Amino acid sequence: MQLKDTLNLPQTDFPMRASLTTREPARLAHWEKTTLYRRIQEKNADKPSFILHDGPPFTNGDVHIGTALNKLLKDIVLRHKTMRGHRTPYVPGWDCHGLPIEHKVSKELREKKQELSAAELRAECATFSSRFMDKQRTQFQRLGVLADWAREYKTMDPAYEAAELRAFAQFVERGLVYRSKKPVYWSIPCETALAEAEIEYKDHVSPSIYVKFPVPAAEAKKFGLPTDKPLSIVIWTTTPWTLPANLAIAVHPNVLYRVLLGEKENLLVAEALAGATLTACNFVATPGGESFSGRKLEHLQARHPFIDRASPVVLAEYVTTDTGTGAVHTAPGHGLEDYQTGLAYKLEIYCPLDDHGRYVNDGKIPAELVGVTVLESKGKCPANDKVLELLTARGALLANHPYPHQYPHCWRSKTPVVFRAMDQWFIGLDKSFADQKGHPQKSLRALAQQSIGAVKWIPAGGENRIRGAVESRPDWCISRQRAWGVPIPAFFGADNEAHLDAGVIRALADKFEKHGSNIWFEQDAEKLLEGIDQAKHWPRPLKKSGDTLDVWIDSGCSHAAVLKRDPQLSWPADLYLEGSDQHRGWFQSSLWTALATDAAPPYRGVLTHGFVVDESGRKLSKSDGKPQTADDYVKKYGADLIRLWVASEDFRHDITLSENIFTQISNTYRSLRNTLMYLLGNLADFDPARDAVGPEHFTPLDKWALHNLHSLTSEVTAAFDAYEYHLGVKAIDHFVSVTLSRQYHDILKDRLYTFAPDWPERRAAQTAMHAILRSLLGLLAPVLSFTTDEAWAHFTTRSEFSEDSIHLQPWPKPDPAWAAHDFRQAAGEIEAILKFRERVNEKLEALRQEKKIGKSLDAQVTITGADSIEPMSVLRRYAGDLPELFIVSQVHLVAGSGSALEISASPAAGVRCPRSWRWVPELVAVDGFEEKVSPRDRAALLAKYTAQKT
RNA sequence: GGGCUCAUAGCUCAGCUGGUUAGAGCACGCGCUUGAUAAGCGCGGGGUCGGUGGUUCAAGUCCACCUGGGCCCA
Repeated sequence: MQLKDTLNLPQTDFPMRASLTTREPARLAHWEKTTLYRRIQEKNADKPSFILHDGPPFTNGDVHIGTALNKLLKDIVLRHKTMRGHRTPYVPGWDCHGLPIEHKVSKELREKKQELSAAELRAECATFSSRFMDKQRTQFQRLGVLADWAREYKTMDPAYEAAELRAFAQFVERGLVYRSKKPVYWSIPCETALAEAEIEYKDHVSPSIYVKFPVPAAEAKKFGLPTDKPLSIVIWTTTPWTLPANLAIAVHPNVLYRVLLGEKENLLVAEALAGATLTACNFVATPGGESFSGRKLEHLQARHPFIDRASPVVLAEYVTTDTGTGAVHTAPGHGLEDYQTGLAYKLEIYCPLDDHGRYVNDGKIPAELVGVTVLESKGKCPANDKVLELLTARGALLANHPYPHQYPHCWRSKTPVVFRAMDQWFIGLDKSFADQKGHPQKSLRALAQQSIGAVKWIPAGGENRIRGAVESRPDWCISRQRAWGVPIPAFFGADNEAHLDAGVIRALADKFEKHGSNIWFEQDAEKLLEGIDQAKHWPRPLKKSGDTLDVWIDSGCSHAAVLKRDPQLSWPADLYLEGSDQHRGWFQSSLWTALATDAAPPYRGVLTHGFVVDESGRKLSKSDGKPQTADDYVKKYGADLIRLWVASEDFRHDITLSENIFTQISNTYRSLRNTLMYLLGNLADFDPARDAVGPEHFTPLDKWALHNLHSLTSEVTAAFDAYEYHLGVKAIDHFVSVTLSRQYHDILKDRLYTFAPDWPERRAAQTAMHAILRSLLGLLAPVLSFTTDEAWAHFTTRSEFSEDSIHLQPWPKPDPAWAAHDFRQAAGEIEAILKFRERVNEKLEALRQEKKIGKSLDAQVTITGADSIEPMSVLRRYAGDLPELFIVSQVHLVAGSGSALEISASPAAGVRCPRSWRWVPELVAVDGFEEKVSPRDRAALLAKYTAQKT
């Protein structure tokens, strides 16, 4: 027998090569077969629950790497909470409705030249949504996301829609829903409202005109403006047809405005634009003229140029001095900013256009304009022409130049779109109401402001962010002129008066629950209202509404539709975990709906993460051709690497993704895997029940290792409990690569390999290693869920798969003894010695460079100095252990008188034992072996082979 | 333009309430080992802490401004 064959070398089938992309699917199948999710839930059935409520991803594409990041964080959180002893039912969800899907589907249909009814279009959308749900589900599962996929929720499920309508009924019942106008993009040929996504910006030439708004002398006097000649405020616009709807002139409070003194009249414009205006209008002004800040002009009542009404000066921050005159024509019914200003100044949201883009006869529109269309055809806009005629006739037009710019066009009809105020449904955020217990509430907004403080926001900045969003947002516009959504169950009478009633909504919710919301599109109003008593007294005939609810109502009601309805779950959730963009999205929509229904937030805590960016810190964009989907990365690296990436970065800020980073993550992974393999290999002949030894057999080094394990476990536990996974992973990485690989494991080789298998010192090392492996697998399980499970099977059953799983184990709990006095003291002393070893290594390295030694065992070390110099006294106490700890053959401690310890190294003395490679004074013979070995190796050989024989 | 937020070695991160020559792991370079071997060990070279100015005896750490990035608004 060769001496090498007498060593106890590591043995394990746990492969060094991970081959994640092939091994992971097999493990997924194994988990599926052994019903892992269900067993986890059953195991913790009587534990306190931790409910993470899943924010539903949108079902319009493959899982993006950013979505994967989000889902993996949720999975890591839940696996950790599970191990910490919580019941963690996880019901994933899907957000199915919405414009992007409707958009894609109608585009496909249009290419096939298919014209579909709303109901048919919706069926196509549902199919589309289902298709991507299936794809995404598979992709999430591949990442190792453990969930109750059989109970997943979908916003297009009839039961979900019904729950949503019931929640909406509560808004209605509390008087929070009202109807008001708001400008939307409108395509005249298509007679439909458009969303941002349906707009194309194209080059377009508009008339750009300068228009005088006269200031009556009395007003001028009141504001200290000159009254010697007629005075006008000059506005500039590229949409003359909106002038009939002008209700105000906006100026910037901090911009200076100047009176330009002309021969016959005076003009008021922004000082910074005076020159440009004079040139454009060919107006000659004499020097002089006073300046006023815009703020001073507020409430000045100018007159409309061709309609008999005032056009007051209002203040707006968005006014710029880039173009125009600094005085902005404001028509609240025809622009979003104008609309906001209109709301602020309580102006009418005035829009005198019908669905065909024609001026209506409302008694205010000049007779010559009534019936004229604003729709442009062949470069001619009749409304513009008529308005220009009117202005010219009144002498109000100072200039008119063609103006090329980008203008929004309808993607379908290719015509310029118009901004047009339409009746919309809103939720009033500042209305007082009585909550479900009858308690009066000042407003949803007030309630939100006070309840936000009760939620734990992680990171803390999230609270500021949602406060800002809640405080500044306008009333919630909840109606959409779309088909793919939950219909707004409103009805209109002959005079277009709206009927919206909580009772009717609930009755309709029952119908939806049974038949699906498609019945809204398939049945007429009478049929829909059949059997609903609350609608009996409504006048007839009735028309049903064509609008759907904002999709944020859909997902915003998930806490009601899911948490409250699923008996396994509970309300409120312990945690919502989404990207930081959801402060203005789901976190907020969920908050509003919960406040309306329950007067409390639907979550106790909200955790947010940043966005995936590339190596230069820029957002991932499709155009630079980098892989975007989770599958791209899974196929290349495997799920555990992606999981390790997620857990290695501080996700509270931006998360960098690059090849380079995956190379780094792979290295970390390999190092972790190798260490697991080493532990498994060295525990091959170790059965804890038979071979474990008591703490009295631990060497100080073993105690040091276990003490470090104790610290590590505490550190990782604290980090994971605080959702700071990257700190935990860093600590583990450090422990594995330094404490174990470089120190403990390296030093231990002599003991593990050359001692007789049963010698207590060797069993002590294995006892410690067993505890270390058990803990490491537990600490890593939430992150490396595949690899730790694989190692667990090898650990417990010496096979690749086992019925049992690391994910069924409790979170590692260190033995308190490892932190007790004797462990702590041993750990401190060993730490000092290992620190000192670095200085020894420098000497050994010098010797190595001189080619005098190869491995450190070929050397001997002499340390000279007084006991009073640290750590000489410790070294003396450990004199017998130093060769082992330094991994050298001899260590000599010599008394000395210098001020520092002196270290010298030289080739070891004596003869080299061919078995343990240590240099000893002499070698001895062993029966059955040709070569002589050291006395200790002889004893080991005898012990090993005698024991085997008996 | 506004709100929130980030900026420490090539990469990922530490650095508490301001106080010794700014740390770790990985990567990199040079060696060793070949009994963890598509592994392991040793040594080493890398940072004017995004920039400028200020407060202070003392600033990566506090303040202001600037530059660049991210999310959300406008």
